Amino acid sequence: MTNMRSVGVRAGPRRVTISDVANDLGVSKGTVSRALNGYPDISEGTKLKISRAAERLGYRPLSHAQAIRTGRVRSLGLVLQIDSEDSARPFLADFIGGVTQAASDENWTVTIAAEPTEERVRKTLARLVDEQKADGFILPRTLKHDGRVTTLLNANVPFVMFGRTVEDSECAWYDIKGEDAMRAATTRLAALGHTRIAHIPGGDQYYYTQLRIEGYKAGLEAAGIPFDPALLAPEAMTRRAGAAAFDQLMSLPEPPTAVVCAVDRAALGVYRGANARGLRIGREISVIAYDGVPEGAYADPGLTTFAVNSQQAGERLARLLIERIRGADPEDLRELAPATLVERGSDKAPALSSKELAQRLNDQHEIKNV
Amino acid sequence: MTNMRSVGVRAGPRRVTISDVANDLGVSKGTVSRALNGYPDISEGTKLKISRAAERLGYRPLSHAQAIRTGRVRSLGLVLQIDSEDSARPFLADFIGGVTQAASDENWTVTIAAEPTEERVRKTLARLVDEQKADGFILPRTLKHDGRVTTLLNANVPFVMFGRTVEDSECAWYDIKGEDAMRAATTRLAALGHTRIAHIPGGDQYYYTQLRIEGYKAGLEAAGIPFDPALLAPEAMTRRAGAAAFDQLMSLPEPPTAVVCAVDRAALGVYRGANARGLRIGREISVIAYDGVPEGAYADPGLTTFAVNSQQAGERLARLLIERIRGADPEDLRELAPATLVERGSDKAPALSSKELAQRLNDQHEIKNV
DNA sequence: TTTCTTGCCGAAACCGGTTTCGGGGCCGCA
DNA sequence: TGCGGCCCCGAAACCGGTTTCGGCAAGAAA
Repeated sequence: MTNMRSVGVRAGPRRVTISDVANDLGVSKGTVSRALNGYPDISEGTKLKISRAAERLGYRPLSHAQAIRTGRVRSLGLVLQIDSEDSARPFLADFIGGVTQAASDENWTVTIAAEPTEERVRKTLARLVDEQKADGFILPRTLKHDGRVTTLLNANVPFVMFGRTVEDSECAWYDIKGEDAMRAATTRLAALGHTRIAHIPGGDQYYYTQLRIEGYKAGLEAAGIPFDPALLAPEAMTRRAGAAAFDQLMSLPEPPTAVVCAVDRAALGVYRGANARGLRIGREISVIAYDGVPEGAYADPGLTTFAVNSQQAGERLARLLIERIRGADPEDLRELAPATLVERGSDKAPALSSKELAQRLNDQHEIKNV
Repeated sequence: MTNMRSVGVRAGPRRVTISDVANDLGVSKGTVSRALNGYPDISEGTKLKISRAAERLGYRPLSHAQAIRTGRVRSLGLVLQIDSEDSARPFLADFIGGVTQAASDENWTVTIAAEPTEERVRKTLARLVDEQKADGFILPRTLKHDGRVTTLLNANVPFVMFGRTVEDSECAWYDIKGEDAMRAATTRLAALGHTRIAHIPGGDQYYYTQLRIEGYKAGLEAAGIPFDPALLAPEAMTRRAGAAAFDQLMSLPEPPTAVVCAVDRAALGVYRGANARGLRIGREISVIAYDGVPEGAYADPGLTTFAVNSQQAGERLARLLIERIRGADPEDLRELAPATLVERGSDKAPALSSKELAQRLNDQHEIKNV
């Protein structure tokens, strides 16, 4: 079990090659190869002998030596887009941890790259495909219409998307049921007594934005609250945009007393906007969001949110991709996981009704203007 | 699954190989290889012809085909340790961006892995070395005595450390001058009028902790303030520990009016501790820290801190490692970069003297106990 | 002129695997 | 006894590069 050799002394004794194993047993290296790869034309007895000898000698095939013939390098590709406002950054460590963990289990590795723009991501992706640096790719942050998908589909390279998209035939994916979270958030707020519940959606380029809006509407319907288009704020992916969206909502004649945000960062913008108007989160304004960013825990009061398990996502995506590379039908490789509610202090029964809130905002406005 | 085409084998036009280039020009493939790799025994004219033909035909050598003979896969290895309290997480995206960017520039790739424990990091590192998945490694979070270093030194595998360490002969490294930052923080607080300045250091397993303590002491000396061991708090790498360290400082007969923290997270703990005692940051208590975590900007008031440029660090580390792999002397591959001061609101002139502060804390205590 | 370099390149071995092809036993069956 | 078929496995080709070795021609030295 404990083979001293595999613990990395590469400088001294030469690597154990497949020929060493073959010579040790007096068989041909072709036989060793076929035995180790489970070919049916090698007898069980020989397979056993060979695998034991390989173990004993500490033989580990070099993946790049295999790749020269098989075209497979046993590596998963991951090209990240890292821009300054990347909302995915806090999850990155967990996500990478999940991916590499699952890859390690199968003795695969992960080849990673990061680019600042969509354009450069596509170029790097093409380069990695061209140079066969990975056998397949995980595509994070799927867009509604995603150039990467066409690139990989054309090159006939396996991939798995993190997030659904519009046209997903021939696509494998893993996604979180954001729509269910939005729906649950809405009914939860309704149950607390809110009747004016707004939604601040995510970026239009993401498919999930659409899904989450539908979830919000479904929540309203379940609670028997008619949908009011005025309560569907402009999109917000950042704190700043979230604050702006909130401003717009507060200038409504019948302002909402609760806001469901598609992403946590927008919700933190709501905090800021509320703060600026002297409204307290969890009192005059309730908020529920989605993502589970760490800042949400540090906000005051803590942000109630639906958190996604990024590590699990990474792990599942890696496993799906490996299956896909091994030949599974992409249509069979699709998974949905729920987000989990993290209850903190930002969602409470309304301290003011919408009318009272409007009155108070109006008073402030007049004071300001005096 | 029966007549399904294997996904791993790519369809479409065959790759352009070195033989294609050779045949196109009527030379041998050995000549093409030597020409493209800049061997001196190929005439300049031939080199030019060959490199142009390669360009024209779109020839790209497969790194794993090269690796089988050269042993070099043109890949940098990065094994991260990701535990739940990992203070490096917010920087990870920038760091990875820097590393992969620099690698891309040289047409290298980055092989990444993540493990939760030190033990598993070493095992994974050994596996990657053994399987030749990378030509060298970047070691983040260097410890005072680091097992990874011995592993790699023994295996004769190139590496570069992010952070200095005790015994660094034969080691290449890149580091941030945390000691200078601590010194500057201390003199800055002294210039604001503080005379009782405490230090909350980092974990003892890190070499930088020692350096930063020295920087703090140097700052005191420069300001003409004698070092008081009582003001050297217990180590703190987390918010919780930071709050605990602050508690201890506040129970001193002559409590500090300012705190220099080795890491931002500890400083955020100081915020919490001050808050709990009704002390306002930037008034009764001033704080300067180090790291530049995003939460520092969201704290109230914003945390004045010395920020490190993680992207640049990643980029420089990658470049140093590539040079190291190409044979440069590790002793020549050492770089120090400064941290940059981000002025926010947590460092101001003291609102109370140490004595007054002690008095006030004492009053509170008595009220509590009544 | 002869010999010795030197520059330049082709031929072939080589790296560590995989895969094709074919053939030697052994069995069953006529 | 002869023959076909099946089970195993060896031999060798192959993958796409790199590197060694040696030879030819031109120029320099004798």
